[in-house]
Amino acid sequence: METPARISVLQRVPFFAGLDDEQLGTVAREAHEVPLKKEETLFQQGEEAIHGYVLGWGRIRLDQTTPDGQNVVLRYMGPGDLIGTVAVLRRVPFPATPVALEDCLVLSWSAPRLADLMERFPKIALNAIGVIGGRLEELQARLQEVATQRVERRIASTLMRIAHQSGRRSEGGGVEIPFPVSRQDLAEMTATTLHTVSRTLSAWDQQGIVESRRSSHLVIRKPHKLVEIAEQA
Amino acid sequence: METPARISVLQRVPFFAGLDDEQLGTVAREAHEVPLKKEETLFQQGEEAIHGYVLGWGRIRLDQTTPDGQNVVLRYMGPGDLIGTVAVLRRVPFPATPVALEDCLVLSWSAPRLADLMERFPKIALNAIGVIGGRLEELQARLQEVATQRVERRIASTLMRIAHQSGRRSEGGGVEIPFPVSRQDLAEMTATTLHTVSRTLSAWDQQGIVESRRSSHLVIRKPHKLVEIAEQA
DNA sequence: GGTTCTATTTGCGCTGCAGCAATTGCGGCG
DNA sequence: CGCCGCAATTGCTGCAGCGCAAATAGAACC
Repeated sequence: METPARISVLQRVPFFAGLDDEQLGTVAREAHEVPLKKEETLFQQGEEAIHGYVLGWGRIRLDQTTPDGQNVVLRYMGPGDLIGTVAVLRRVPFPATPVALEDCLVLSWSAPRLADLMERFPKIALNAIGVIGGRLEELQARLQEVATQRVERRIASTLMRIAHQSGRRSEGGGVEIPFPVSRQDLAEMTATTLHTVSRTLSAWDQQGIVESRRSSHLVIRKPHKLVEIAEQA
Repeated sequence: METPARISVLQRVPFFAGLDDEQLGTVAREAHEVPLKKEETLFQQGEEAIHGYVLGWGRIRLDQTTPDGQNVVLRYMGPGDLIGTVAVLRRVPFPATPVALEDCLVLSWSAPRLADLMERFPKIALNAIGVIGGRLEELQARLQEVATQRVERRIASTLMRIAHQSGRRSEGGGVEIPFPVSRQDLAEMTATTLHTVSRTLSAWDQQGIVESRRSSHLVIRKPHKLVEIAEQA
């Protein structure tokens, strides 16, 4: 990827917001490109954080695994998202593993370069606070959800959140989720089992709220109904 | 509180780490003091974030309340902790309510002053990333716990965490928790009910693992046993 | 010292949801 | 075109832990 192309990617990265094109050029020239094929991991949870990354294209799922092998999906990430940067800046091992859901292109900077960039462009540090703070709030909300709401409600909330982030209007007033989400994925996002997710979606399918018959793309047919479920006490 | 006293407080605040005493003096002189009595709140969840705070003395619990009135304890905070600062920097409403567990002294800075300080001392922004990043990791760990472990294990983990943060060795090889923790508090920390917490602690009390007879201070008599429970699959 | 108030304990019944297992349907591949 | 593999579905069973409610014990207050 040429520098101008990189710049146009970086322009959309909140982490680099407020830098002019010349400054972005500096940032871009110091980056390395890391191509990532579907299913591949960018790094492994527990590894030393030597590089910080920004997702250029593609979609990545961030997994955290327990010592006994259980998995929790921390978040989904799209173009412009930071990956592993917090660990680099805090000098701690990566706390999770990013898995490519489709072919991706990632930009990387070494820890010292990142530190250097932040020193030269203090705006970056402020942006970082914003980005990390946003994730903190998101996690607080999720913790609250898992702690206080029952499964059906959590699944509804999660679907609406995904739809909001990446949904596309489909014909007939519905919202379509443009990438495959397995029952297992939903289970790991909502802290339940794939069985319960399956049962819940089946029920909704029969009520015409969603369309989710066996691994076709998920379509939300009656968003208002889902919102209702997500908000009921 | 005189400036020198404030400085000695600020020296122990990670947010201001790496500043020399002269710089800390600048920071200290721009602060306001906010005394806080037991049970009082520093601000309310949802309010506009006009000031950022640092806890000087005392102990504070950070609560998040759902629209329907349920409560989740996000964290306990002690001297040197940041309160509400993330919200100020992100220009969003406070996402939670800090409640004083005992009489506290809090230092405050207005949003513009805070921004100004961060500009003059870029180290502060870097420190902020570290602090916020730490909380992010902590929350990720808790989410994982709630999502994958059963109640008994979560209570054990939580007790060990509290003991680690603020426990004191008591005579007889036990660890004592020096401030009162109600069953309700533990329930809100572990995402369960006070009933289940009570039952669990009773059982442990009978096995001699902890000492928790009706609201005397909590003493952990056999920490190794608790660790065992916290780690068993 | 007695009374009230609140936190805690504990019994009991119920249920949401996990766990298991068998079946089914879809997509891919030879 | 038919076979294979994997995700999803679904019935059944069991139980962890929630909710309700009554009893009890400290603490606080007069």
